Amino acid sequence: MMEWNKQPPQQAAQPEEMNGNGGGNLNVNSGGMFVKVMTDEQMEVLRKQIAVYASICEQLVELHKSLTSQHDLAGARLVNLYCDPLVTSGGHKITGRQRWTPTPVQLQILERIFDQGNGAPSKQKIKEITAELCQHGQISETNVYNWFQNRRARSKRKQQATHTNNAESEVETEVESPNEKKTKPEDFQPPHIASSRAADDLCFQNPEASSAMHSMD
Amino acid sequence: MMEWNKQPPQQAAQPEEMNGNGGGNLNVNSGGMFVKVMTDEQMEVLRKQIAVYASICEQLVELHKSLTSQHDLAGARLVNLYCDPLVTSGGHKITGRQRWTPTPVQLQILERIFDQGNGAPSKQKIKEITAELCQHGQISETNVYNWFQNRRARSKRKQQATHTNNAESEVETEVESPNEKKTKPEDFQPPHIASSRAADDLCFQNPEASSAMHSMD
DNA sequence: CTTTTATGAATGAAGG
DNA sequence: CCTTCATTCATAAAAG
Repeated sequence: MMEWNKQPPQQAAQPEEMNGNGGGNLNVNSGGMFVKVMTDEQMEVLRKQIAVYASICEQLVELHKSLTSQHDLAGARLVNLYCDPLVTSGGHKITGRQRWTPTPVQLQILERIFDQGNGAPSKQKIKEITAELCQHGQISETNVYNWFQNRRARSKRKQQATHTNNAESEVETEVESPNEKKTKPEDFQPPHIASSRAADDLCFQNPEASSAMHSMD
Repeated sequence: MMEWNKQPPQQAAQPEEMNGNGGGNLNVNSGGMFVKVMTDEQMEVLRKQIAVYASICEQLVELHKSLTSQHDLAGARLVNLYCDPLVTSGGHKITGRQRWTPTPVQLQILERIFDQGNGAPSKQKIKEITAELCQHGQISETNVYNWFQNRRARSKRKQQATHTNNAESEVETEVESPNEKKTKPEDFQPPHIASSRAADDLCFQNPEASSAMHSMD
């Protein structure tokens, strides 16, 4: 339970050192102080790379499910029915939950669909989506409908809030105290999950995935 | 939305120290300007995507645990290799997340407003409140909104828990708010909404694997 | 330092 | 669509 963000609050960080974003480009915006070290384009690339990795893992999951259910030809998808409702993967919470919670895989699929722009969740479309998600856990059309409803609303609100806060930049313009420990060294771990050894050690190594992860640093 | 990441050491914060850090991860370049290394939005996107990947890996761990359980030690060995400091159970908490902490002054003001009855702070009202609180420390409208949201919910729950012991006595119900606990008896679940969490597709429910994964943080 | 508690934030679902 | 509520999660703060 080490909390890397529990770093001593008043530690004067050396500003320049923390550019842990290797390869990130610094775009100096003439109008403001803020510059993105990572461009949207790079973000997109990253997103796709992660997606590739996740996708590969998902396929492996499916594969293994098949392998482990040899004695039960019912197939992989029935496995989740054996889940003890009183136990979760988190190992905590023993009370039954009454509201649907998307599984990571379901979430990913939903996000992907959402990103595809088709903001129109037609009745028919929802049926299709529900059918697909059903392969990864129990779900109903209502769940899917609500999810898109909420997703849209919150995406909108978020965008709004982001723009609203631009005025705040002025405050930072006059950096009152450079020694202000606003940035703790380990405040943010660059997402180099690439170093995760999980896949490699399990011989899940996949050239495509590896290269994708490696290029993320 | 999430532009309040950095809150100077709460309590004793002096206005001068409260540099209105918009959030995200800031650095100070040579010129003394703060620059954003990654926007909050980008961080959030990454956080979620990595979470998906992490969860799938967790599933794989459990799968392998079950696959190799017959060979005992093999499973134990693998478990230790999965520790990724950036990922924990449930696929959440990829990176440290800062959260707003009201200063004593802000809290006092909020409490006062709350006690004045007006249970539903309109959007306009929130703006006003935020503006006022801003003079006592960094804060956003969302913070205020959430605060009232939580305050209401918890105030309600508290009185609800009061009748825990006096299961029969109605005398105790000292309803201070008109809309008392309206526990709606929504017993029916549409088709079949089962409690499910990350990796429920696999549900091998291997305590060892789970705990092992959770030891990552 | 570890464990517990308090509470800010995220989100599925309901209402309008 | 938008707002509101209930519940849950994660973490800062407090307790041990």
